[in-house]
Amino acid sequence: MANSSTTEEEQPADADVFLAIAHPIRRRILDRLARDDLTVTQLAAPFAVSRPAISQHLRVLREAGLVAERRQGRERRYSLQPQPLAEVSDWIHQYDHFWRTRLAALSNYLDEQDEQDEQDEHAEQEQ
Amino acid sequence: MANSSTTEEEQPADADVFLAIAHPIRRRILDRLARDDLTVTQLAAPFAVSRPAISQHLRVLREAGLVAERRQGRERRYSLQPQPLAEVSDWIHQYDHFWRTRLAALSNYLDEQDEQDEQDEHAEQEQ
DNA sequence: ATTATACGTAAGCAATTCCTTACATGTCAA
DNA sequence: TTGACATGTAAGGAATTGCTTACGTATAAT
Repeated sequence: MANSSTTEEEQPADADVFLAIAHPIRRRILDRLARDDLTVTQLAAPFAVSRPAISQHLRVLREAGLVAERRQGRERRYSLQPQPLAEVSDWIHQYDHFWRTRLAALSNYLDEQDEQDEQDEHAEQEQ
Repeated sequence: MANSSTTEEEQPADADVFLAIAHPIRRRILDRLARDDLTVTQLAAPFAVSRPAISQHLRVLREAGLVAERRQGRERRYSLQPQPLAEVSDWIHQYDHFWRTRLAALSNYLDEQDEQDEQDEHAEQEQ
């Protein structure tokens, strides 16, 4: 009952961005919208699924706040709304430190292997 | 048929990282593994679901290459394997430019609003 | 040896996802 | 107006997800 937001009724209260980007078709839609604003028919063209399927994917993206639609005559032109991706970006960046630490650890390990292999080399001219 | 990699047969051929991180429990598991290596029982403790449910989540993470397990007596200690997150990181970073462009556009818009509001300010000492 | 602990996995089930086809609505064109 | 686009949505169904309980198998403890 006492759910997420009591104050977000204008904004569609972004429905899980992580879920929205989990589907490869939806990611490809976003990729293409990063280049151009496109209509549904244009968006659907390169995909192997039906046009309504794309409409449904667009709904998921819309509810996640990742795309916006503007009506142009009988067409609806979609544009990328990248802000919600910040949540993913932030989450991923938590691991940057860990990342580097791990690479460093691997590097140290390899260095130690080298030391054990070579044991008394001084000239370090090979890369 | 001619899929991504023809040379990855030792590694479990990472099963969709985007899907693996789409579930909040799995993200929280990764978050905790970024601090400590933990056993399944330790991992399961704070969650509202059963221990087998966590085991199943761990399988998804394992198949995505995001965690590694090492057997320690009757326990299995899991550790974070952040490398596959690079795919997500790379994908997200495609949008960095778009991001900044959009922020810049917003900024310009606000600047123009300011210009219309103030119209003849010269001293630019505030940051 | 027996019992308890730590874990994976199978089976079963409700809910959800993702597709399809069919249809309703709104807009341009003749 | 009539017909051809452009699009959203509803209905239905197969596949998948995410949980549960039950069970099997190691390992540790007694």
